[in-house]
Amino acid sequence: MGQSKEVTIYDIARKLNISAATVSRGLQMHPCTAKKTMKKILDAAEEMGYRTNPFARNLISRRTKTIGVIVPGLTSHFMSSVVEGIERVANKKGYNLLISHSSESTAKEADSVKALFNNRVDGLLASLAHDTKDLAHFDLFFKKDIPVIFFDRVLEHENSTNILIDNHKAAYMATNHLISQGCRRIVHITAPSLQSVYADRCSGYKQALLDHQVKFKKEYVLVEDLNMQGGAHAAEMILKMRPAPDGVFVANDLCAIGCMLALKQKDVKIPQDIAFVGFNNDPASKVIEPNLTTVDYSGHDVGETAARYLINHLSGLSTIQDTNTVMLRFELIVRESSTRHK
Amino acid sequence: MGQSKEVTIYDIARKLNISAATVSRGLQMHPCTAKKTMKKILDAAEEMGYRTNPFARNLISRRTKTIGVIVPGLTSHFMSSVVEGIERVANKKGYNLLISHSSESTAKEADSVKALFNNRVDGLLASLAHDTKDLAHFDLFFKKDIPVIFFDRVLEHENSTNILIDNHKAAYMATNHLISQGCRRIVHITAPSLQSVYADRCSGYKQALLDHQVKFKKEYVLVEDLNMQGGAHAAEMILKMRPAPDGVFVANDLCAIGCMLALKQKDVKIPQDIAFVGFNNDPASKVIEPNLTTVDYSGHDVGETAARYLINHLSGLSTIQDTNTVMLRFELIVRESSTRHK
DNA sequence: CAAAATACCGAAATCGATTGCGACAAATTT
DNA sequence: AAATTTGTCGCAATCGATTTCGGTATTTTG
Repeated sequence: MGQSKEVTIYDIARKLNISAATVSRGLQMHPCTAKKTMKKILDAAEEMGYRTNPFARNLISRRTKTIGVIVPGLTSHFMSSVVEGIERVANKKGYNLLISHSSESTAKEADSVKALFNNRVDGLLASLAHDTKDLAHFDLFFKKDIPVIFFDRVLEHENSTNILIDNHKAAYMATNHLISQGCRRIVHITAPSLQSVYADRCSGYKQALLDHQVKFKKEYVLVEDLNMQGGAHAAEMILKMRPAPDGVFVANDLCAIGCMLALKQKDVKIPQDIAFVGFNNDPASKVIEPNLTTVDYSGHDVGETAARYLINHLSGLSTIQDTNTVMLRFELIVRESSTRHK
Repeated sequence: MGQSKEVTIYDIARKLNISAATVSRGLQMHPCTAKKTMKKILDAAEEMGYRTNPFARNLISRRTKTIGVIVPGLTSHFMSSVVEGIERVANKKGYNLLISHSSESTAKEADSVKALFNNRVDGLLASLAHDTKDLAHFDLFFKKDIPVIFFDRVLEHENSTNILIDNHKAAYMATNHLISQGCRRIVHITAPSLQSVYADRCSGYKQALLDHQVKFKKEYVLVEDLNMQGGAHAAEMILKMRPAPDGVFVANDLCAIGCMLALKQKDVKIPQDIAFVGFNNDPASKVIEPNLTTVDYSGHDVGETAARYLINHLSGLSTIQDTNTVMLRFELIVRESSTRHK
């Protein structure tokens, strides 16, 4: 065989002795087509192995049925769940996905934006890199009114919808939980990031302290890379503090785990000496001993919601300006790392 | 502003009072274009915000510059690394990615194959679902000589290249290591999968036993879902065995970890009572205590290699038939879960 | 200075599908 | 039976870029 040539509507037309226009209408089941000819066309297409040429179609329709996705990375459990969710919805609705990852670099993020723009995606779903501090590189999309939806790692912008959880409230609940377990000297580990996610979590932490008359101390806020090394480094800081802290709220599970492991190495008892709460419900939070209390929210939901919003908007079912922010459900899962009372 | 219309080569031609043909040549820096006009064209394009229409181009070139990717799931650290690797290479070479995941279902896998085929990807990279036992649903691609490369979870086929590690040898080394640590009653936990990966790991395990005159016992091979629940279930089996096993080689880290946690619950000491070796070097293997000895191989390498092979072939630099199988490097990382001698 | 070679550009066909408009036939109404 | 409506279908233009073929204008050669 080899690269057998493709069957086109003209081939079908020739075989059936009708015009290509009719074949085209038949294939899309256009109402002004006789049922009999329609059947003949569909049968012939099936038999001849016809597949529509998406380029010819897109050339005319000026839509690509393609959605761009930009994530900071794929390897975290949360982000890969999000992508799975997006993919599931997009697939069902007949959209394709162009996925790229910024590796937490604003420059790469900008490159991806440009590449996706040049590929004429119908819309964009994005989660920002840590050091992204404005959305200027998305102007290409905003200027052309191509819809953009940010999820999880977002910045405010009038032309886009944000999908995330109420990070302030989640952090408030987490900190509140630590206080209820008797913690009074609570450290917060956060990212050197410009995203509101982390600012919100920090403000929730502060608010909870305030509401319970626990004094906020600047030294208790540690800025670290949110991975296991960062956690280990934070542990060194914590060990030096006098009096020793008795609780830690970390903006990310892996970092919390790194910190816990380092402290355990020094024979610090968790949760007796110091209690821990993380964020994201990474699978590893059920591996660490004691299991880590954490804020859980579903990546699948985030992805599915984002994709559904975008596609609805693309189908004209809703306008993006309608909704500026969508808050999703979350839950504090209490495990042993923070349970000091039975 | 709103949806401003797109600039085409005709617009540029009109503005410069030249023909569209010249503009086209200028934009691709075709050699038979005067340097001066070329510059004028490029400048005008830049200024007018021209972007090439990929559909018009693809319509003529009959290539999509798009690669399809099918993975069983994205949430494992290994698979998401692979995808990152693929994306990195594809991006650099100007290829787009269409990614779909089968959720370990052959039916969904077949759907994805068909969808990607209809989208006319230039080539396909795939890792198979657990229950996929033949490649009939890939015939669409084989018949049209569209290149397909399988990675990690593969089946043999004359028309495709496989990229993976020497699983037999890796398993041999892992088992061998356990034997060297004094283990003699070694359990192997594997998947209810039809992929050769698992068969190879099992055969490597058997071979190592044979070569060291350790008797193989059928009861020692446990078939489980390779996740933490599966591991916990395997632990129950292990606890019932008399005499008690003193080593476990698991075909997957998460399953190993689930098993270890369950055994620890019953006060079994690792590695003193029973030593563990896993597979894949999941991040969680450095969280579990004791840290898990495991076979490490880089997902990024697998992804980059697969993508590079495919793109080289698409660029005519090599033929896929040239190489049937590519074996990548791996390494046994020894940690505390298996160290019984100092 | 005439002849030949070279450099550069334009006209027009092509890729495959879509769609407005008009033509014609069949079915309905008067 | 004539007039009107309805249902099907074909013609041809269109989407935007590429490429072959040939024609000028320019340069090189004898």
